[in-house]
Amino acid sequence: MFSEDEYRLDFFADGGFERRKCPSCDKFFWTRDAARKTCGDPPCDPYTFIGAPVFKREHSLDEMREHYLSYFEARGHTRISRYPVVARWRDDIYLTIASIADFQPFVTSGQVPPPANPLTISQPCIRLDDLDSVGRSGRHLTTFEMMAHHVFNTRSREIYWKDRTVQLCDDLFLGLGMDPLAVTYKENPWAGGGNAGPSVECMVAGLELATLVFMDLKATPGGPIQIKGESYSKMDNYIVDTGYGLERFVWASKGTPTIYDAIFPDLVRKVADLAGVEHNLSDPEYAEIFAQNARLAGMVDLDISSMKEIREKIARNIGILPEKLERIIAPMERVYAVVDHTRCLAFMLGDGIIPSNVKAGYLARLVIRRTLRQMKDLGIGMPLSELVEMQISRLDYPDWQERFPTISEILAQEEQKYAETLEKGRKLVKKTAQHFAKLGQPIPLKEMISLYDTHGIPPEIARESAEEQGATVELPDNFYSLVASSHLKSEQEAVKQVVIPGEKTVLLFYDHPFDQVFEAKVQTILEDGSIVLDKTLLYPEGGGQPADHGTLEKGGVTFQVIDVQKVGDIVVHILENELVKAAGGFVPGDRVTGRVDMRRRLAHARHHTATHLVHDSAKRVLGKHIWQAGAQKSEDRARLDLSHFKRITEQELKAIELEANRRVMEVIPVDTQFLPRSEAEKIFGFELYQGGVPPGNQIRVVKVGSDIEACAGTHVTNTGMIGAIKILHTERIQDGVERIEFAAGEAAVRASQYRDDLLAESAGVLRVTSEQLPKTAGRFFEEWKGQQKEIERLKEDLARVHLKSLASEAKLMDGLNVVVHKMGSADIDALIKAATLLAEQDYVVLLGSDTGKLVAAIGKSGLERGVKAGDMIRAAAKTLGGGGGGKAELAQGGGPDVAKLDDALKAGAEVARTGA
RNA sequence: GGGCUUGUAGAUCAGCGGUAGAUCGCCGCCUUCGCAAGGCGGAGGCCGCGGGUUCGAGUCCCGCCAAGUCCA
Repeated sequence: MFSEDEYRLDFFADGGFERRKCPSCDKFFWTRDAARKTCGDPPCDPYTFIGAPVFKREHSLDEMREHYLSYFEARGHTRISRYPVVARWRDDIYLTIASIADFQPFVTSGQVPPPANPLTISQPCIRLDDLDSVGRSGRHLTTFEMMAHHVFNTRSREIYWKDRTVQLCDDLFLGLGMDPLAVTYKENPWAGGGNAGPSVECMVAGLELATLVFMDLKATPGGPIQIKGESYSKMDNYIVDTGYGLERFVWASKGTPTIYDAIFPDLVRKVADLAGVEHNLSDPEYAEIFAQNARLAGMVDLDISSMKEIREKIARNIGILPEKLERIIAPMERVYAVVDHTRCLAFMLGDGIIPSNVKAGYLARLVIRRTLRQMKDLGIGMPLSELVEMQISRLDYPDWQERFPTISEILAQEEQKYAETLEKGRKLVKKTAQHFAKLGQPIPLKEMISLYDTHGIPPEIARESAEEQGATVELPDNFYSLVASSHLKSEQEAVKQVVIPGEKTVLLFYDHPFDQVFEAKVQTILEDGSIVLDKTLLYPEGGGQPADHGTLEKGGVTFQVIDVQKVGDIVVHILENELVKAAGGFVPGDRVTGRVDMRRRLAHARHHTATHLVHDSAKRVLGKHIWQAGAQKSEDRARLDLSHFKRITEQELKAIELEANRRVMEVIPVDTQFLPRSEAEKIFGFELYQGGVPPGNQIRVVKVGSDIEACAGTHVTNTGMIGAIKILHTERIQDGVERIEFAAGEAAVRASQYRDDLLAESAGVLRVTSEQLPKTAGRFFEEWKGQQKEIERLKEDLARVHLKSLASEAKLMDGLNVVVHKMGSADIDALIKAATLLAEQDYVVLLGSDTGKLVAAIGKSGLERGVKAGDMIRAAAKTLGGGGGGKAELAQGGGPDVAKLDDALKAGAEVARTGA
């Protein structure tokens, strides 16, 4: 908790504010209104702006955003453009959930200077936490723009802090025409994303319009300050992190019943028309229903059970039956949800998310399927892509228009996939339902969870088709949380932060990529014998490129370097341990001569540059939606994972290979330079960050032709040095992610040679040339299949031929015709066929072969007498030291002890006699 | 990254240690002036791939490949 002092601002004192404690929630707040008792936040205060806008005039989204940004620009802030909604620069979140997320972790930690300071931005954000409430509450959105002004202060340079922040916010409010008495600032400690600090929530007319966070703490295990169960300590830098809800501003300026009617009335109207839903807000009774709904829903957190109560309460207030209310409001809730979700999809797909079964792509698919379900419920038959296109066309992002054909294809494919999943689901549900209907039981919850969890069938749909089959369903309200709890949650292991003290290691390999030998001084020797030098030519593992190998030499003794790692700014050389001990080790200050294994280095460099070329070629061939999703190099091959929404075809793969090799043949120079991060981002955009976002304020930009990436790896100096690129293999590692494996340089030649060997060897086996191999292999396979069938037929014929002579050998035992015979080297199929034929003619049969196989079959009379084939086989097979079994009429078995075949048959026959 | 599920005839699936099946579709014959329907017969299977266990594996175990799905 933060002390009162944190909030005692001069601005409040000078502005005539008083600090009060809300009797309802016990929180402190600041107000100019002497009569005010409560804090202004629901549920302590209700919405009062609906039907009574608190701004002097209405604003659209674009107007409001522009007003905000230019307001802060006029007050010394630099306007910066938005970041993508896919948080590619973060590994802890998939989606951009707040404006400050743009600057985490490196700007907020102080490692990287901000792009401007102070700055203002309107950042589109996506939050799916309250997906269920979207449409219902009147206020929840999956996508919103967080307008913000941010300041990054350091102990040596403070731009502004709490007073000016609140002042700017208050002036903005009053400038928009708000009643000073209606504005309250509620104290509220804030924590999230590893940071924390005091904050004030800015409430007007029951609506939280902004939150002003004064972030000056970072999560520190064992730190002195406790907030919400976590320990924190003070940061050297302190940050003004504000968030103003653009959509809420627009809502408050219009006072419409729902936020959706305020921010995209045109699309709400359009979708309502498509669904045939009457939506007439100029009808006061109708408008009041939605207003009431929003007011009451604003007071509570929504879940399924409280939703029902809210409905009843609203119905009572308005004086209509709950059923009528439901009928009016339910379709509109879906309309609102569809409009919201399609905007969310426009942002997700526009910013390049490919739907998938994992990661951010899964979130996109989740929204797509939800939207499709809502559309179906509304009876909208139009393709989803058309609705998304409407959203895209009203947003001012020209590159999205350009990308729309791809987006449209992705959506069409998703729509089809979902239809297939549901169709499969329907069949499965039908089967399950029939099974339980027959048992006279309801379908158990476990089944319903499995249907959803394993097969993606939503319980509502499952219930519908189950009931058609006459089965009842066990379906509790908290179904989804039960699903969630059925997944064991593994605790994330805290990554141990190793810190090695000392000076930053000078990296020689960037300036001297082809130097092989270097002189250096030993700085530190670590516990495990690893060495830190003042400078090094050896590349430490990073960016999917493995470490260099090489040697360190001291006083005529050579040590192998088997690994090189980077810890912070320090490079650690890991040596072969025993040698170091034997030689007496190193001491700080030792002069050493280092050598790089250039063969390995060059192989890595070729694969690394080749990776950039393959990536670039894939983009040309497949489209602009291609992003790198991972990469790994080695000496003899490299792999590159790319986001793509369908399988790469053979032709596409060949085109990519050819394109990449053309760049090789063009002998393009590889241009590398260090640039300030902000400048690089400004020039090249976020496409720089294909392999993740490097820390530091200087980033290394590697340019190979049209491919430009932030990359710390070692490269060849021109593409010609790669020699050749041979694509080896593609694999779909996830839905929406294709892996391309390839070899470069010598490795490419060796890979081709290996393939030639395979081909030559295969052709050699069939005694044909490689050219004839496919045809001949095909012919051989077809012939083999034909022969298999012929063999089957011959075995049957043979069995029939044997039939007569076997039958003639039958001995009458207790009134049963018993045949016991050794069949030479016949296989088990032949034995079975012969035995079956004899059994059909009412014999008791036991056949054996040289290979130790046994078959018994029993005819009608034998069965009637209770003779069991399985028993006979078990006795006989035991003698052979094996086992066997089967049904009463037919059984087979065998054993390794083939010499005892006669005894075995005798033992089997004995069972027939005694069993009879 | 983790969990769960599925790969069997052209299609949809059953079989879950003991001779690979059903339905639809396909081909032929019967019936008909012709068609549909019906009857009879037939073709069509590396049971995803590779190992292992076993006398015996579509079935059990391990790995790989392909696909689906839920979660972070």
